[in-house]
Amino acid sequence: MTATAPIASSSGEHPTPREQLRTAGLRVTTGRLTVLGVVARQPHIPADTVFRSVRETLPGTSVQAVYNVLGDLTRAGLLRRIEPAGSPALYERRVGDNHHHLVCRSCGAVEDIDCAVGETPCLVPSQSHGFAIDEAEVTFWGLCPTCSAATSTD
Amino acid sequence: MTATAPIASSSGEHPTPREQLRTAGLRVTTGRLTVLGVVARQPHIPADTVFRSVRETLPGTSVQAVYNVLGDLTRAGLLRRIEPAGSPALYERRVGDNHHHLVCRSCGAVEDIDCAVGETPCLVPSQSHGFAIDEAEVTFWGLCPTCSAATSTD
DNA sequence: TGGTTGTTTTGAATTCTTAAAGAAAGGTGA
DNA sequence: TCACCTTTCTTTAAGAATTCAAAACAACCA
Repeated sequence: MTATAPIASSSGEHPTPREQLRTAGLRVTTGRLTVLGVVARQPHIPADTVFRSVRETLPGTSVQAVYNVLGDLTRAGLLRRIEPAGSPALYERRVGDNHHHLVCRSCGAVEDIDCAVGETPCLVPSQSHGFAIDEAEVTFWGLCPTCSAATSTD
Repeated sequence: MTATAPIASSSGEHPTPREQLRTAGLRVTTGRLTVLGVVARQPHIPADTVFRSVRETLPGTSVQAVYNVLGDLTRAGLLRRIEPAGSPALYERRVGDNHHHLVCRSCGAVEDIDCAVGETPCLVPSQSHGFAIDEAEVTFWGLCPTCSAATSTD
């Protein structure tokens, strides 16, 4: 992978992907830029699908490269990884805002949900068992409109 | 597996495991009773560990039998299955009360947390995207006292 | 532009979980 | 209690998602 993408720069407001990578101390590679682009276009995407998408642009890319990149970017805080029960890990670019998710039990569709109660909802549980809590992850389960309609029409 | 455990009966209040199985329309087998016992003694236990525990009592038991039983009991509502990110599925006997979980990022320890806000907390998200929501699953992430101490002592 | 270090490829293994088919045990009615 | 039908269990396999290790390669700084 050779980094030959056009150079974009920003004046601070919205850092470009390149800048975000550099700020995170990661080298700027085409693979990483491509993965960032893919996940930006299609939120809640599994590694598998990222891999296939990346391959359209960068045919030689290996599955492991994609797993590495997703792991690196997640660790760097550029991606967020969620793992709804029964689903492979999903990645999204919306990070740092503690938003939640709504998952369809039938088709697995995922939607973002803003925090219900202010900025850090539910972060104060009734008991803490002495834990140093740093995140409250909320997953809403139900049926999406399509599956809901399909079910009630049976 | 032959069901030869002593027969216990209850007068409605707290149904015995046998009664719970029967009520669920499941046959009473030693395997199922053993699994229920194991999970009752050790909440948040993975299939793997259930298997090893069951084998101490019933040496011939197969891994798949345990997976089958765990699946059947979960489907019947006698067990609850949770899948914290990065962990294999965990099972617990505490069902039907919509309680939540506190997971240690370091060692994976899991603690139960009662609902923070009344009976069905967080069940009303800020947006529903047309979904028919039936459950709000909350997972608190942090460090358990032990791991917390180990980290700050580094 | 060279060297160093970080990334990616290559090739393979692991972990968790489900599938299928036959054997065995549970439950029911006579 | 016996025969029969059904559910459950064992055995054997397979599959998906993810990770590991080492060598080849590319990005970046001086």
